[in-house]
Amino acid sequence: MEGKDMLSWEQKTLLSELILGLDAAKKLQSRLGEATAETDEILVKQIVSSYERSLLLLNWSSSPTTVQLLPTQITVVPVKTTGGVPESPALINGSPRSEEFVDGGGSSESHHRQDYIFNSKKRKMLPKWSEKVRISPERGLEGPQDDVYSWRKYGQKDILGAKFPRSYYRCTHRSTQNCWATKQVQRSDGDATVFEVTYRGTHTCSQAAITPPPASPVKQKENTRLKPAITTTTTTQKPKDLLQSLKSNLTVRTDGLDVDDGKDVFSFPDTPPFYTYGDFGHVDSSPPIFDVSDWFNPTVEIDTTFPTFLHESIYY
DNA sequence: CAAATTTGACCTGT
DNA sequence: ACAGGTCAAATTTG
Repeated sequence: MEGKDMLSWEQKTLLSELILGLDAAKKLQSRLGEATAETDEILVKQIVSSYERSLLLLNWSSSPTTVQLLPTQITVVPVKTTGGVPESPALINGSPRSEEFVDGGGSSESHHRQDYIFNSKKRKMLPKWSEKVRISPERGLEGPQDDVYSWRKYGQKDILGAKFPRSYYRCTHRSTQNCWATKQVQRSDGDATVFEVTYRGTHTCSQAAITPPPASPVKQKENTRLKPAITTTTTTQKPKDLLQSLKSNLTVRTDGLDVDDGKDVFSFPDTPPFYTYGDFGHVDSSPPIFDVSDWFNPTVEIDTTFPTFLHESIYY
């Protein structure tokens, strides 16, 4: 029973601020029109959706006319801060310049731990929401498709009561750009085709979608065709297997669809290769539409429908 | 050889 | 103490 009526002053301010931002972003979006580079378009979309999510997180009932979120079921888990306002540094500030706390004390050697604690505390206050992503062998991927970011796996853990382990990802540019966005992917116990992706924190990295290294002799592909412009989204993923890259971070850009708010990009979650699970009974008797083993079976073709882009190799 | 993943140890909040 | 989350060394991958 969360008293949502107890909007503090800060929350109100934040709310109106966000609405302002959203409004501006939308105006900009419509103003950009079609004469815009794809890059900018994506960026604007991201800005807009960021605002929308933020507002959602504040339990702001989105008016149907203004905000229409993704049709898919998005389980927004409002951050239940025990009394503080969920302030997300990057969100409010807008600037990626969320300066690192200046270390006041002279803790010199235990800095690591300090950092850890700090971050751990801070992390809790980051906005959090989750989406359900479903994959079907021939239907492709369904779900909110807005994950254009590149993630780096940093952990995997067995969860009590869950059949499959949960894997943890963080933004690839955490260190380089101080981007603290993370996500965790958990395969549903029941439905083998469903994954629950939980995001924490918004991206502050500038290169959310595309960041062309300006000063480097990048071979600018001039084919600005209406092809699946798979940009540097997942720069150096591992095309080991198609499946692997799929699982890890699939990003497909479908072009034609002028879905207004839906992003054309899709990212596929990760699946644990082997869930060496002790015999907890019999785990394997689930109705395998297609089993995990299939995912690793090169015979099985999952990419029947969607454009296999197989990102261009970026060699050096 | 650099970047990404794996995996057990470690940290923190119930 | 335990479970969930993260770190970091070792390993794999490109």
